[in-house]
This record gives sequence, C-alpha cells and structure tokens, in this order.
Amino acid sequence: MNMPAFEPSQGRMNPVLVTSAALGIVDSKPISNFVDGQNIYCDGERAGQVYRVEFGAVRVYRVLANGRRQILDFHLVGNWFGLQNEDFRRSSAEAIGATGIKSISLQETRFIWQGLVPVVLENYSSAQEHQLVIGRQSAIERVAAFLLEMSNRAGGTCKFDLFMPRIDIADYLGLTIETVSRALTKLKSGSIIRLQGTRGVEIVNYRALQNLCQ
Amino acid sequence: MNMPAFEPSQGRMNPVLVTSAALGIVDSKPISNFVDGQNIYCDGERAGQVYRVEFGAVRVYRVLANGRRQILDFHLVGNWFGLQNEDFRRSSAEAIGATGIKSISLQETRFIWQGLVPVVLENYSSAQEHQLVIGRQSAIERVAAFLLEMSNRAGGTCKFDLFMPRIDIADYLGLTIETVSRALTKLKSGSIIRLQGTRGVEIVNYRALQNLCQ
DNA sequence: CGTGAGCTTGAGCTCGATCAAAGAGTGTGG
DNA sequence: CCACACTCTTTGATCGAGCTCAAGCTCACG
Repeated sequence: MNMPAFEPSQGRMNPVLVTSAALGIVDSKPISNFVDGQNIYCDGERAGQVYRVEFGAVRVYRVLANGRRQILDFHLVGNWFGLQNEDFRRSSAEAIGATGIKSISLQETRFIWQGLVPVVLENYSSAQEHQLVIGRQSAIERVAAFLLEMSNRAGGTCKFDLFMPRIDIADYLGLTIETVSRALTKLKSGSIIRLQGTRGVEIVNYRALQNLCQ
Repeated sequence: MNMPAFEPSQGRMNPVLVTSAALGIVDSKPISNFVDGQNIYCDGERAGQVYRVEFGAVRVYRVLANGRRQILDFHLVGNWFGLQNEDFRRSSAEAIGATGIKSISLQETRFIWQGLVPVVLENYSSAQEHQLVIGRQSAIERVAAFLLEMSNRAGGTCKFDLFMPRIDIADYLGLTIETVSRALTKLKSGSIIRLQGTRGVEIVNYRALQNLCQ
C-alpha cells in the first residue's frame, strides 16, 4: 500500500521530487556561501530558518560539557536540514569545505509543511538507522556501514571521495580517529577497499562490505 | 557569506493543537488490545497504519542478523509511532505489558499529515538526542540519562516505575543487562537513586544525576 | 623542497562484554 | 500458606575491543 500524501522517494537520493512545493519557494532565494568550518547555526540559538544544501556538505553536531562531540548527521547536495519543532537549536551546523546553502524562514514553512513531511521522515529514518549502527555494531562494522552509506549517497558508485576528515567520521560513528584509521587499514589489507590519498575510497568487494554490516 | 538574521518564530504551533485534526479521526477508532510482548508490526512487513498508544507502552526495535537487538524508541501513553516514508517496515513494534493502541490507515493520513508534522519532528528530535547518548556517553552516563528521560516522560516526578525489564533498557542504551545492573547499583550506592523492587525508581539526588549526563 | 595539519601505527590500559553463579521476585500447585 | 519452579536481576571473575598516549608518516600547500 502506498503513502498517498506524497510521491514515493528513493531513500535520501531524490528529495527533489517530494519537495516540489518547498522547492518553488526556496528556489527563488539567493545562495549563501560558507567556507570550510563556518558556522551555519549554533546550539542554543533561536531557530529561524530551514536550510537546503546547494553544493558542498554540512555536519550537524552536539558537543557535551566535557568536549566530546557527536555528529548527528551529514547533509549533502539537495538535503534539507535544520527542521525542528522547538524554538531553540539543540545542535550546531557547520559547512564542510566550500558550501552553498539556501534557506527559508520558519514563518514561510507553514505553507509547505506538507511538502516537507517526507523530508523530516527521511531524516528521522536515517537517524534511527544510525542508532542501530552506533548502538550495536563493532568498530569495523560501523566503518563498513559508513562507507556503504557514503557510497549510496554519492549515487551508488563504488569509487568516491569522502568529503570529511577522519575526526568527523570518528565523531559520527562514536569512535576515535585511531580506531577509524585502523578499521580502514584492515579493510584495505583484506582487499575490500582501496584508498587513494586521504579522501579517496574505492569499494573493491561490495559484498564483503555488506556482510560486515550484518 | 552571512546568513540573513534569524527571525524570531512567532506563534509557534503547540503540538496538541496542531494534531487536533489527527485526534479527531483517531478518537473515533476502537482500541486494539495487546498482551505483553505481542507484536504490533514487524520488520519487512508492508506499512499500512500509524498508531497511538492509549495505555501501556510500546518498544520499537531492530534485530541484526547476529541476534543483537537495538531498541530505537519507547512509546508511552499519547505517543504516536509507526510514522514512516517507506512502503515497508524497517523495524518491529511490540507491546510492553497490557497495552491499548488506536490506529489509522496511511490512506487516511493524507488529511492529517500536516497535523502530524510536530509529532514526526519530536520523534526525530528524540532519536537525535538518543544518538548522542549511545554515541558518546559511558555506561553510567547512559543509565543516568535514561532515568532522567523516564522521569520526564512520567511527568517529571522523581518517583516512578520503569515499565520495561532490564534487557529492554540494555538494548535501548546499547549495553548489556549486567552493565545496566551494575550502573544502577552504583547510583544506589552513591545515594543518587533508590530502588524499590525490580521496577520502582526514586531519584534522590536529581542534580547529581543531571551532572552525570554532561 | 620544507612545513604543518591530518593520518597511521604502536604499546599499554581501561571499561564494558562475556561467562558463571547466586539471589530476588512472581506465580503455581500441594 | 508454604514449597517449588521459573524468570529476572545482581554480583563476581576474566577477557578483549577500543581508548589513550606517543611516535612516525603523508600529503597538500606555500
């Protein structure tokens, strides 16, 4: 049985179709440009806008009192972020590399909430998927799951670039950079992946990677 | 490079008000009764309905191929669950104790999606909150966070009953039952909580518990 | 070609998992 | 009402995955 309220969406790959209502509004906005590491919004700040990545990437994260950081989600081209119900931000968002963002104010969103429902549901779904990874997977399984996720979001290619440094991967997966590095080395040694430079990844044995994710 | 200034969000919708449309439909439905452990929906199943807890409680979980289980969320009285974008379930839902559920078909939801937006946003928000706990907190910090969450959801009282067994707490927090038990014992020894029987909890030192959560 | 940030590798340690057993709580039947 | 049985929980002992601390190494950049 289909969800009749909106068109079906393929994972997070194709948000363009499902948000056509929102697109009409956001497309008329100018692109705001951000440099690497630049803040888009901040924990504790009043929430005023909803955002869409036009180019580049964004990390959304929280920092605990003791300095430990958890990256809640990465957002790539076409992804919406910053959607929330509360008045104040409970996380921060930063550009990864040179990044372009379009935004609409929350006041405008009342006209397009319906169009954004699938977007929120997808974000929710991927948050739950991620709970499973960080709750019940070993280090190597987390890294394998991460590589598959990035491969998917890069369009399903087996050769792609990671757009974030190791520390971001570690903070996304709930690990340390050393453990991430060791896991990547292990996957390389097992001829499951190939590494090119510090960001390039090629999945050689896709099946083996999937098996690791349970 | 600067984002336009954040505008204050005026007249933020109250979740109770905005779900009134949904409430109107679901209130006319009969309550379905479930016994302890009974399945409400199943991983892989075609998704047909959205649910609301009338009494009792529900656990939503995923099981990995190797048998490891992760509880994604607990749902208490008044909570909606089962909202998703995909056609098929990616998790299972079970009653905890005697539980009453009202449901509406997804076909009906087209009339109330807009009303359910805050519900989805809240579920999304709590999923992210939980990512932080299982990604970057130690065992005792996770258990402390869990007790505070349950206290809040029980209405902010410091004396309440846990409605789930230790194994559910463990699978929610990404720990083992032994570790959960040890953490509870430690909190008891530190006079931060008091335990009554196997389910009863009283928070004696609320501040100390909050400090543990960072 | 030099420099520094980011990444990898190594050694040792710690927290939580695992394995094992005892204790508490609940329900059933004599 | 108590004895038994069963499940759930607690406690103990040991082990190992991943963290921490500490060097080296790479690579992108000037």
